[in-house]
Amino acid sequence: MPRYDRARDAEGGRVDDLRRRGKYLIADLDTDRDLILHLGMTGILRWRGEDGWDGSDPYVRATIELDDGSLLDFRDVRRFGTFVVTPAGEHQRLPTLASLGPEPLSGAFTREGFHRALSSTRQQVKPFLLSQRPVAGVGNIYADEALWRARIRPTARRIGRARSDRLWHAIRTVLAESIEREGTTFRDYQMVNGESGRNADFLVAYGQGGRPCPRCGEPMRKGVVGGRGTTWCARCQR
DNA sequence: AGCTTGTCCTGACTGC
DNA sequence: TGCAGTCAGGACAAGC
Repeated sequence: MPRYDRARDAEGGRVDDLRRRGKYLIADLDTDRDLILHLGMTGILRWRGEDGWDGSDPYVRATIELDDGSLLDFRDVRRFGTFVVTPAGEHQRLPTLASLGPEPLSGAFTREGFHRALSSTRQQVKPFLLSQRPVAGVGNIYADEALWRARIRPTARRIGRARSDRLWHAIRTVLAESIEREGTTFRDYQMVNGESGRNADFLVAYGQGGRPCPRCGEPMRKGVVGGRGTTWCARCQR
């Protein structure tokens, strides 16, 4: 489905309910439609408040009016985000949403279920994480961080129970810590008020190629796994 | 059917 | 200095 498919169908709709699943925001509109929003890489939601942002920017793709009359802009420089409207209840037409794994910080994400998911594929573990099927919300940054923490090589294809449990725990820790720091601003991400998240200063794997591994001192290796830039420690990630 | 590869998009960066 | 070439990646479609 095209990333801005039928976006204008959202016009005039009022949001009855708003929820998040993984990296997606899903709004139920009172016009019997669902609005699906995904920030992609360079997308941000920016509120026109008192911080100087006035929405005059060539990359604003959509603007949402809030109950108090203030405006919220969806800014997406590279158009890697998603802003689609589907008939009510049919947002599962987006393939990744249809097969989205459990929320990582909820009780639905269990060690047992995660190990079952990892055992059900022959894919390399990192691309499998990025598919969003074993767990929702893990992107390139958090995949590298969690695999480093769990001491698992991103190219591993068979993950035993002990290693699976380590990865389960690492994913939850890495995400919870980043949320606590209001996200990772590596380059583009901003909060609605334009501020940066503070988690980038704590990254030990992503973007740290060539720097010594904080655990064993070996220079972190940079390569490509599953078509994505990947950084890992070749000595202590097995 | 499952896995891998290519595509989209554009600002920032690199090298000659 | 200017300009071409390269890189970054979330989701998805195409191809094996």
